[in-house]
Amino acid sequence: MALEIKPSQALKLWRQVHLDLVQDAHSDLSVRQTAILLTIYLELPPHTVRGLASRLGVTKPVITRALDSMGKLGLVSRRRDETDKRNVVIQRTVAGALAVEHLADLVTARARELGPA
Amino acid sequence: MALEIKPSQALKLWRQVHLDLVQDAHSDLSVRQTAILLTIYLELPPHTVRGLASRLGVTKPVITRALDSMGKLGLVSRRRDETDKRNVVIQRTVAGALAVEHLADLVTARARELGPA
DNA sequence: CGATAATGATACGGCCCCGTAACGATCGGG
DNA sequence: CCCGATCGTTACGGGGCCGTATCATTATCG
Repeated sequence: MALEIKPSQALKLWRQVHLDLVQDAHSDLSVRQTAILLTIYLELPPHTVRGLASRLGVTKPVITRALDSMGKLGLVSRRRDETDKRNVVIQRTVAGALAVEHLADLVTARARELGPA
Repeated sequence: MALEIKPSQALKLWRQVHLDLVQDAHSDLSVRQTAILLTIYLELPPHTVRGLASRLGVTKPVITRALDSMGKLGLVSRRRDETDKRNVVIQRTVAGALAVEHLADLVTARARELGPA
């Protein structure tokens, strides 16, 4: 079930998708923001600031600021946890799901174009 | 010859490698810098500032600054073209080759761990 | 030789992100 | 009921990257 990929293929894939990302004006996410976004959309909810911070090995302000900027882009939203009002629950959005899906399409399309070497 | 990868696998791979990159203190390259680095190491030399700029669809100062910062990290080096002293030839370095190889290992290792879904 | 073009670097103002430290709000145990 | 612990946010100073405009150097062509 493992995905077999040669190092040279991995590099070509990584480069090509990064070229796409650089030229795509809409995707302006940093590496950290991308890691946060994908964690929110791939791992089971609920997601909290503290949980994401420890999951990524970064400080809490990093998460707060990333949620701020990604929130402005409509990729995520926040809501107070009513059972424990100290917590903030990070929620997915339609725009965020579309962005993630777009990334998936990009990677799969570029993988499909890879040669054997 | 094409690499078959499902969208869900692509996302898991992308997320896991990004998590690795975030937690690896040494790799602090932006998306643009990564695209530049991989282009230098995967495409045939010679590489020039102008060539990379048009290849990536960015302005020349972006390339100059990226070469400055990556040069400080020892990932690339620059040399004047003696036949046309207006040009600068970007050269690979041992450290840069190791960094690229490290990235390739990262991607291939994470791909190998992917499940079927 | 002189004017023009081309190349890469630099200056500038602006924006975003970082890490540390502190803060207000909320919860929970004694 | 209160005091400490926890949660997320904000303040602060610093640094990096951005795009535009401009610059010095070098090549080219009439």
